[in-house]
Amino acid sequence: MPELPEVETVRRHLARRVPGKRVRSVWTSGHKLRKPLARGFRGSFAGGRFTGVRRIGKFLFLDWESADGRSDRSLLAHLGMTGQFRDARQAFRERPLHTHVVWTFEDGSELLFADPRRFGLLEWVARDARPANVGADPTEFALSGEWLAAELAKSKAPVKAFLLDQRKLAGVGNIYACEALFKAGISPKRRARTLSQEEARRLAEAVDSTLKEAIGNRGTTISNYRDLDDRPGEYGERLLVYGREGEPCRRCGAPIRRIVQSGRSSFFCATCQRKPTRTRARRDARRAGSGV
DNA sequence: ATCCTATCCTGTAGGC
DNA sequence: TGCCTACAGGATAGGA
Repeated sequence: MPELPEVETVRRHLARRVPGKRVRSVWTSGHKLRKPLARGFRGSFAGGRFTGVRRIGKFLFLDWESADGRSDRSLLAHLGMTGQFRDARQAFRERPLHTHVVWTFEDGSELLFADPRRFGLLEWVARDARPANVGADPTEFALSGEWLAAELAKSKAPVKAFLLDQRKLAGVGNIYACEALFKAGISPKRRARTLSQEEARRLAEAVDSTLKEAIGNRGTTISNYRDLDDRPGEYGERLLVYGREGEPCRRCGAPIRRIVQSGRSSFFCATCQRKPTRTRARRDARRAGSGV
């Protein structure tokens, strides 16, 4: 479910509400998430507090200071498809279905992690850890056409699969991959390494602007996603192709098509995102060559 | 090595 | 109404 914009929205809320309050007690459901919670998970929080919340790609890091003042680790959280943090100034009157962890703070407020499908993840990591298989976060560095072109050139996979590969670009998921490809006018079926410099430049710009706009709208709610205030994201109303199979393209009116690539739906406009003709490929090559 | 498929789960929408 | 199938924002162990 949540991609970079949704996770960033959650991060901002957590950062505003959670740090500083000491943990009084922790409850867990006993269910395993993507991995079982570590043994001694509940007790490991006693008397300590969160001090800040960071994000890399779709991973959240809740920085931790233990009761004895040590600050050498963080709680790594991944929301998977349906993971959700919620908080309340007072204890929840009843736990929402599929609640797996509840942190109760000394002031009586609570933070809760729920996840119906249990693809989420909560685990202790070293403070300076960076998850394996997580590449560059496009909000951490200026995503340039040159950098993207160099990375695309190494991949034989379809460009859609490239965008979903967290080892390359961290944070883009199925919605924003589809949206960025549409904005850049590139077919999801194109092999990554066949993109021209000009197309790589357009794609870098499209990824960057799509993520920024989505963050500005607090993400996209397809069904389940809510921020900590239980509000849905508002970017869903602005989606150009994702989830719009059969509906008219907002640019040209042709019906949006859906195909399956590596087990995931890709939505695109076959007119606005057609494979390049030789003529257009030559023109793009000329532009790239002349540095325009 | 790289790419793709199946898998972990529950909920829901749509067809009959 | 109920039963069935397909699909859902993700990551990843294996097989090809």
